[in-house]
Amino acid sequence: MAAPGMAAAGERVSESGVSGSSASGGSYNPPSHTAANIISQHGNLEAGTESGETAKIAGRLMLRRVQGKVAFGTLQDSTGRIQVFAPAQSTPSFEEFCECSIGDWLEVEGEIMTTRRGELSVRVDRWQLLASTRHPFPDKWHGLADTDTRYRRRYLDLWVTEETRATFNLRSKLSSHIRRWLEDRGYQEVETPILHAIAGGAHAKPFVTHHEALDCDLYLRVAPELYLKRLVVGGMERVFEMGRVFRNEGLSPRHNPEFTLLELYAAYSDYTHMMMLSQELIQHLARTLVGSEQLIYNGRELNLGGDWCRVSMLDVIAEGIQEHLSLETPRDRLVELAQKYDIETQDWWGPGKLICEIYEKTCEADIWEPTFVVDYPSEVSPLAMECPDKPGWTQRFELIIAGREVANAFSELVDPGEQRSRFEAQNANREHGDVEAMLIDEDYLRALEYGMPPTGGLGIGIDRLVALLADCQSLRDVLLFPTLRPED
RNA sequence: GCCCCUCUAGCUCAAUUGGCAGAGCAACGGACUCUUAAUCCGCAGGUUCUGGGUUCGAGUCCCAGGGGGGGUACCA
Repeated sequence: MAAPGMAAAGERVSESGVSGSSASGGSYNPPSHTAANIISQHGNLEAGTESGETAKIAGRLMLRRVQGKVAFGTLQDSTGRIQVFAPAQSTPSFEEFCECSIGDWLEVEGEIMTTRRGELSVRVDRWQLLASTRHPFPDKWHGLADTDTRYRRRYLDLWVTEETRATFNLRSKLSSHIRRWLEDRGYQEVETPILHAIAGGAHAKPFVTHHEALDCDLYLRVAPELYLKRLVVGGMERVFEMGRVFRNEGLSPRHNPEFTLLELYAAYSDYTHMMMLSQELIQHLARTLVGSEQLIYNGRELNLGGDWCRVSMLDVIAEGIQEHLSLETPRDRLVELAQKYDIETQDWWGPGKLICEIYEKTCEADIWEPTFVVDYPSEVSPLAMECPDKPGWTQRFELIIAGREVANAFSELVDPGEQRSRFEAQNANREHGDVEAMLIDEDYLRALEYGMPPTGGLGIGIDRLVALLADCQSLRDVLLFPTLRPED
């Protein structure tokens, strides 16, 4: 039964897109059923029978088969597709119903029944055009093939590409499972500033903007790290933030200038705890969202089960290039190796930076099974605590899966004096021309001076994790609206 | 940034060696009372991404530019 004042069944919505229901003050009774509801409740209704139950459904008309005095339509909503059955005899404004375009939004109300051929359907006892499409829909069989159109008109892609819907449904569930899982373990979600006076927390070039009233430049955050750690100083023992960060760098199938980063910090913890936590979280997500810890990624088996391998960066390099390196390896030899692998070295790079570059260039992409690469040089880890027994190396790991860095974590550097000298080293790099080097953040140092307990921190690239679980090769396929050059 | 590939009707795609730009779907007109990408008949649809050039003749070859994709660099 339509709401009072609602457009009469079959009445076409006016060109402005406002339906007759506006006279009633905009009240609208939502559908009683979804396509999935009807299928799950009446999926085994025998052919040629009526259920005696009435449903109101809404969605877009995706297919249409008019056959003289009877018409069939396929209505799609967020849960799937269901046929609507319209015999001329009983369908109000039958001719107008037949004129609906593929892509039009319809509301259909009627008895749930099956056709003689056994197709579960909603009979069109009442119907209403909710919104019409003024652009023809893509080919009903081939859909959209042009990636440009798919990315630019995601509102269309979502209707015609099943995989797109599946990927973004998975992504939504992933976010919500992460939140629940962390909250169950005592982590508290927070929101920290996106506009930073000093863009810190990662080695990256920030986007710059300007605040008029304060007349100062501000930067879009490259990481929430320094604010989250201030919160640990403030007594929030377990915090996380899952939000967008911005890095002014190139686009690629594995990079987008804005991406979603989960960062979490736990007081009284260290990087070994973060290994367990990231492993358990990702395994939980795989089981819940994919149904298994054994994935197929890019046509290749990927096993996320069991305890993940831990191997030091130097051991990875030793296996990869058959040469044992250390911070004591003569600089000339490191430079020679780096150049052998087409790395453009800089004079001011120390041994730690050279070793890390060699690792990333020669080894990282070849690591397939989940692997914690541990022990990163202090030189490239200005916010991580040094290993007590290995000067020059930090208690840090990166989690590599399918050749991609999925997580980065360390035992946080909590000593303000040490942190200041690390910042100063970064500053020296900046003077050498490293525009991505971190700036000295005096307030962050002051926070550390108030005292920060031993803390473990973890960052997970959410887009990459979704790509892994959804078997997508490009980040653009897991971003609803990937960054593209503006049209025209 | 650089390198390679690509762009034809609203959508998906053809077009032989450089020789009249075509089909299916969608749209439009018609037939059809159980279809499943309905079917059948008919009709219409084009700045071949843009601008130059070579040629009797360019969708096709050449140059420049634009969009997109992939690779590479930077990075997560």
